[in-house]
Amino acid sequence: MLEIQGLIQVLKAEGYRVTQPRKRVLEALALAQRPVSPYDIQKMLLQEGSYLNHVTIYRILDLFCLLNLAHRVSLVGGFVKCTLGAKEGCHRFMVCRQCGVLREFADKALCEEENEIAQDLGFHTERHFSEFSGLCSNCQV
Amino acid sequence: MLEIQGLIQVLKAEGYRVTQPRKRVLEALALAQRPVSPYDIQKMLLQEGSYLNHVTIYRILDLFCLLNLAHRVSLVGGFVKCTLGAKEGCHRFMVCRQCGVLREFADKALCEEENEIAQDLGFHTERHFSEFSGLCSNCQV
DNA sequence: GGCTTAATGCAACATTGTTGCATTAACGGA
DNA sequence: TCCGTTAATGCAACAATGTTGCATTAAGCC
Repeated sequence: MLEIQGLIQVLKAEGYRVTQPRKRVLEALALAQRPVSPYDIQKMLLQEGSYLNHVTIYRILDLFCLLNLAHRVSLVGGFVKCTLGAKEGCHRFMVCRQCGVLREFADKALCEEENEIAQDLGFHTERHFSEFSGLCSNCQV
Repeated sequence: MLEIQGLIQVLKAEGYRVTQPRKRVLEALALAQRPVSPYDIQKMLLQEGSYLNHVTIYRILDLFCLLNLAHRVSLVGGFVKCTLGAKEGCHRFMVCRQCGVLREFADKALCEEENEIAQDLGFHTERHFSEFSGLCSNCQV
């Protein structure tokens, strides 16, 4: 499991413990490949015979978001495993409204442009957050 | 109340009734000027002595979003009264993380650029959704 | 003013999210 | 490899978000 190797490294590097629940939640996210809710994760794991308290799942997801191991996707609701490196800075999502598949990407030019627009409105931008929804290549028919 | 005049026109034009609860929710949104949750709205109205069931508030907010009278802001959670015309197409938000003030804007050039990027990923974009958070001119000190 | 029916209220429920405290298990050192 | 420390999890209890079906009310027509 390459996924788990990465998890172990990130957690250890930041001084967090590598626990069973954390490994299981990451596996569930990796398996889903599209946004899943905390409740979805709980059900997925239950089917495999392992119970996690919902409080635990929320805390793990909070930690994962903090460590850039996962992202919250607002447009559809739910969390996805991060596929980009932490250093990329801004993270954007393209979600298919039909099949739910998600692609993550980063675009520096877009970031700069957005900063300028915000500046014109008197704002100093810290976080960019953008999601597009539409149809993926498979669902366009 | 100019707000209410606009509401009456939009609702009548689309064949919806102009009811007390709908007028009250719009007034609350207009008064807030920043994202407020359905629960916030219920409490605001309660302070003015009028009770609305939470189900009613959810249904009214759904309708307002459909009619472009309000928007859901994901970054901070909550709803805001729409300040742009429905014809503007894509709507974007800039929220101040300090005071919560919100500015809505549209940028056609940005939309086109985003469409191109999505195209390169094989996606056909339908909805653009972008929110920036940072500091407004007042809070930058 | 009365009729029709859209809109609201209510009951009941599922999901999301938070806090405090008891219990468990990760992991570093003996 | 056991043992102690303490981070992490589980549990209880709660608040907020959100949905559905059905009874009741009131908006807007005549």
